[in-house]
Amino acid sequence: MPESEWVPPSVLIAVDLMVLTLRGPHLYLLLIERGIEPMRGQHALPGGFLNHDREELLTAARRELREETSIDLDSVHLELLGVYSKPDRDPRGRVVSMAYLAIVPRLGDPQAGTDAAGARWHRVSAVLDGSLQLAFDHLDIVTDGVERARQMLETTTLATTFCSPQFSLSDLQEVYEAVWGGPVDTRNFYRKLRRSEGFVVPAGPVRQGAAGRPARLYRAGPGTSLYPPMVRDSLIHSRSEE
Amino acid sequence: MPESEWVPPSVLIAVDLMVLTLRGPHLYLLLIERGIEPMRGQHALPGGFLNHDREELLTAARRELREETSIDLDSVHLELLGVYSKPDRDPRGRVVSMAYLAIVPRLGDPQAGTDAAGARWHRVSAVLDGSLQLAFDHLDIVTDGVERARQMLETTTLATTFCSPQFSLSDLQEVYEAVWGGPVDTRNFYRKLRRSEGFVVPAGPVRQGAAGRPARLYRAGPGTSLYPPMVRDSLIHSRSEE
DNA sequence: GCAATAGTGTCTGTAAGACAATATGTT
DNA sequence: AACATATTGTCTTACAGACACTATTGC
Repeated sequence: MPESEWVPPSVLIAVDLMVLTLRGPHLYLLLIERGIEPMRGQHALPGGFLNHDREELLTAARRELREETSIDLDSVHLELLGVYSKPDRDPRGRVVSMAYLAIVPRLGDPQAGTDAAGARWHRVSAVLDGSLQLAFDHLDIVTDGVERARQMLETTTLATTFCSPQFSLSDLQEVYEAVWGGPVDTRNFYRKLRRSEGFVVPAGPVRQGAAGRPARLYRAGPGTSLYPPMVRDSLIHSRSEE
Repeated sequence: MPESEWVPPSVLIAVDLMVLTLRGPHLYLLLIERGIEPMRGQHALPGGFLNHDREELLTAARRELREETSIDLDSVHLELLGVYSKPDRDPRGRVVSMAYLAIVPRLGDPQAGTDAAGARWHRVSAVLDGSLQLAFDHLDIVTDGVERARQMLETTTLATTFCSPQFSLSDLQEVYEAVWGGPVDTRNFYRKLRRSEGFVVPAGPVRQGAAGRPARLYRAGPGTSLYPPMVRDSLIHSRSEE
């Protein structure tokens, strides 16, 4: 430890975003195709460096997303997912990245921006099963993000964030099934919703222009936490060891 | 956005540690008295900057703790608590700090190190109620850390980390009461432990040299997660709104 | 025997898990 | 009438919440 001349090393701070949404019955995430080196042409999470040394991390995250994908998350909650900091994770030097998780309702297609040759929705399953490879350590981030989303659906009312302002209970059930990756019993699910104060509140009387019996519509309620939590039906909690 | 000449701003990376332990029936945390500017003389969490630009964050955290308090956490789990990054949080410039939570068994007193005029255990309650003020935004970190510890006691077998290798069930109950800040019903607590596979396993037959009936001793079991979770007795889950 | 701490059993209410039939629209 | 989707009820089981007494040691 040098005494007088040592200065802390300088490190680059990055923000990366994992933006999740639902398309049909499947979970999708937003990826760009990198337009600049390194890893040009590879798929990656949207993100980038701080602009200046007084920029807030959340501001930078929203700015990068806007620049790269033309998506505006100003009113969307960003949740800190983790810090990714392995010394060799980026060839440009030491880069410490804060990953944020965002969840958005069903949206239109994003548009490619300055630093991205392309920005598109991809199926999460394609990333997780390795058929779509990501740059850097972004697979780690995606893995963590999916697990986080699953947990949050258990204990918070986050699921409504996947839905349009007005939604039916089937829509909401579909969210759970997509994120959890398995079927949910409708009757138990409805009962749970009825007993969960503040999860959903009835909205405009009814109806959908589709086939079958029209569905009652709801809006997201004022509640944020779910107690008791929503439980994944026959989930394997057996492993009490790691 | 300048095109060719712009370089990302350089930022200092810090690590801070919140080390929790139990002393008697109370929750304590480790604080140093700052030996250097800024905020010399004030109480703060142990921590510091990365040493060089290839140092792992966890390595840096353990190194700083060793330097400042002579406590060795090599075998202790460090849990990322959060990222603290407000632009004005440190007068030396832009400092982004990763806070880690560590939990240690009842220990002896730490010793002051190079950068710390003193390192001592302080009651968490004194920090939370404002009677002990901390430097920087370390109060935020402590607040988050306590809440995190409370949650982790609900869903993981973390509580055993507060105990010596061999402990009685009363010892464990005392951990819950200290962290949760209220009484726990002994009978329900014992029942819960019996039904939780892998939480604790019986150790050396028995006994304690103290008064009263000798206690059976246990060791931490192989389990890490608790399902169903341990619930704080009459906790206010009523607020389903924020 | 008294003090001190360790350990246990029962009743009740809430909610999860499993399971199938009915209601209300459209074509 | 046939189809498609929405909605609801019962029985059983697991577990939390409340609550008080017995057991084992040292003195």
